[in-house]
Amino acid sequence: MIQGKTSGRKITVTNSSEYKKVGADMVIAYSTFKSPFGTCLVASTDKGVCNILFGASIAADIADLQSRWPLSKLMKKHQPIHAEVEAYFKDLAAGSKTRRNAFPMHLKGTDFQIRVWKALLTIPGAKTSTYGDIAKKLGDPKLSRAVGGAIGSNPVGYIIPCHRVLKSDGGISGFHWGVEKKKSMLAFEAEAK
DNA sequence: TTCAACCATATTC
DNA sequence: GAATATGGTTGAA
Repeated sequence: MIQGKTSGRKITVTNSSEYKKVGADMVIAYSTFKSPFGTCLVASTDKGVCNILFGASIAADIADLQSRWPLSKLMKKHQPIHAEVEAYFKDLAAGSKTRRNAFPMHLKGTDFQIRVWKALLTIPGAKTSTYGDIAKKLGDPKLSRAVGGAIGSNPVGYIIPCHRVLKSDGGISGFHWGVEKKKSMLAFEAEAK
């Protein structure tokens, strides 16, 4: 278990080895709300938020969710913690400087992925980086491709600033939820600061 | 613009 | 275990 910090938010990441077994009997509660980038789906376990998705549609998000937790049961149910997440984005949209308290996060990932995500959290707001940069931070510039893969499986969109990572030439390449979504996130962030 | 390596996973056999 | 496919890449040809 490691911890990363960004803008005062505290994020707890759990190693996948602690998850593999419990994944089978877990119930994941999810609900949706409108984010500055369109519909958003937030899912949580009894420990904390495990996913924040920004798919094209709710149905797509649910499918995505199920594929990430093939052994778990999904349940549409609004939890208090979901409201926390929604409030967080509302504050962002309002340009509020005071961030909400960190809502607990419960992520699963391999050690490598966790290192990548943690590196992402160190990117200053409204700044961008490249896959090569992240790789270098991890100790080996050649890891860029792997970094792409790790970022691609980022469970919590926006919170982990995957959208701030661009191609080495500065261009925006692919994005799990569509390049447009990535652009709007960057635009929103540049404006909200 | 095209292509072939590069790295970590997930999947499948 | 080994082979294969697949990513939000890169750098050289």
